[in-house]
Amino acid sequence: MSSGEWAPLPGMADLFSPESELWHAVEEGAREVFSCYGVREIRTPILERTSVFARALGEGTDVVQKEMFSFEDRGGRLVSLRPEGTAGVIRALLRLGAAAGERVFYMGPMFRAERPQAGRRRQFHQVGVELLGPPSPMADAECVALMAHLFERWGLGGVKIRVFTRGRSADHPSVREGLLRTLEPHEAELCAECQRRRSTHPLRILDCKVAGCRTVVERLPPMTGFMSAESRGYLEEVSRLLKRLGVPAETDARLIRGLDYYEHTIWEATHPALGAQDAVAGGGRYRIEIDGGVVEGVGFAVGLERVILALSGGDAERFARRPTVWLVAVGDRAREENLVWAQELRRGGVACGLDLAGRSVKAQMRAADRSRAVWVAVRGDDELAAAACRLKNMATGEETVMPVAEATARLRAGA
RNA sequence: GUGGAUGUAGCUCAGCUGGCAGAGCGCCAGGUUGUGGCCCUGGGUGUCGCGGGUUCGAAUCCCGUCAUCCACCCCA
Repeated sequence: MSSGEWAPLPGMADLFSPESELWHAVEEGAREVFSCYGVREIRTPILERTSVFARALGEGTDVVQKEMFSFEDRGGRLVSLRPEGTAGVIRALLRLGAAAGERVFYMGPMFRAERPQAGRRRQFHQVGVELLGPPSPMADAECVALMAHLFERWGLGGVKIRVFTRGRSADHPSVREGLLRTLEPHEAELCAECQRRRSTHPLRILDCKVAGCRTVVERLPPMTGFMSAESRGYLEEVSRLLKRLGVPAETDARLIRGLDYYEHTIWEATHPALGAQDAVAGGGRYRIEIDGGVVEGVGFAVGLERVILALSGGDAERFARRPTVWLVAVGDRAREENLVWAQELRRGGVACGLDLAGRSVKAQMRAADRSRAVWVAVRGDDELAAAACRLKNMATGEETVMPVAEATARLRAGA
């Protein structure tokens, strides 16, 4: 039943096998890739002072204004569940005295009070990377390449990577003014939503899905025209390096990011199998000021729900861990002996299953088959008397009687 | 926050204009006195999401409510 007070809260999900195995595989794959890049794990609190996010992401952003789970804690502090990973990580690194050159990743749940939808939960999970250091096209290119490497490691094909720039911080006002100025003659052609956006988030007009707005946007001069030569050169350098690194990224002048802390390089990865929420990852270079300190770096976050959605389309079954052997007992005495044997096998690292309910041999065999165990070991009074077992290969049906000690050794050896 | 759709068995769903609550899959048992997959047989009381209303009678019609899904918005 999907309703009632025992169901999870809206936008929150219970996760169980085989999906949990798929999650584990994805997380392990990421750890493997990170270790190759010298990126170390950092774990920060899920609950932070609201000001940490407000300051880092921008007071006026939608995430801060209407999407955070915020409340007053018992000490009267205004706190929020983290809506993204960067702010808390930067806060922690600042306090730990981390310097430029620090490379970290984080993994875990994030919370946003939005209406649930395909690929969007209220509790969702991200794995993200932060590479600290001052603006550097090489660092940015390495970071995008690292993200691309992750998709490769996960076997997620068809990812489209788009790169652009917000320009250095000093360029932001002139970009905004330039955009509004060139937009003026086309004001009437914009949708109602974009009319409103002109005064709130003008850059978002570039990203509008309405056909009329898109044709207006296509005739607009590139935003790089309102940036300094330095900013334009930076983007060109990043694109050149990405090409050399073999990362299939295309520059897209319509690309925008929603958080205020970005400057220079920004990017996004999308996947066609995802529906309306098709961004699997997003990132960029940032400059964050908290509590008098300034942190510069480049990073990205990947939405794990979306990766898994794009990855499997329901085929999580193949990631389920299967037992190496299933112990079948004929009679109560063998059942107890099997319990003892199973403990020995498991302590030796052999994944082992058995049925303790005292069901028929046939039922036990069916359970073994369903578990997709590679081997089945059958023991009854005859085998117990001889300290033996019948080891059966479930794929071939071949069955051999052998001493228990030998079976144990063979199972531990992995065959 | 806005809009659209949907809630019936463990799962996927059928149930036409109100008249005994169903199918497939799964699961359990047997056919095989100690052996899985294929086949055959048997096994179904499920708050028809919840609460009201209309009616002789409601899974079906009406109202409310909760939940889920999808889209907008925003973002991963």
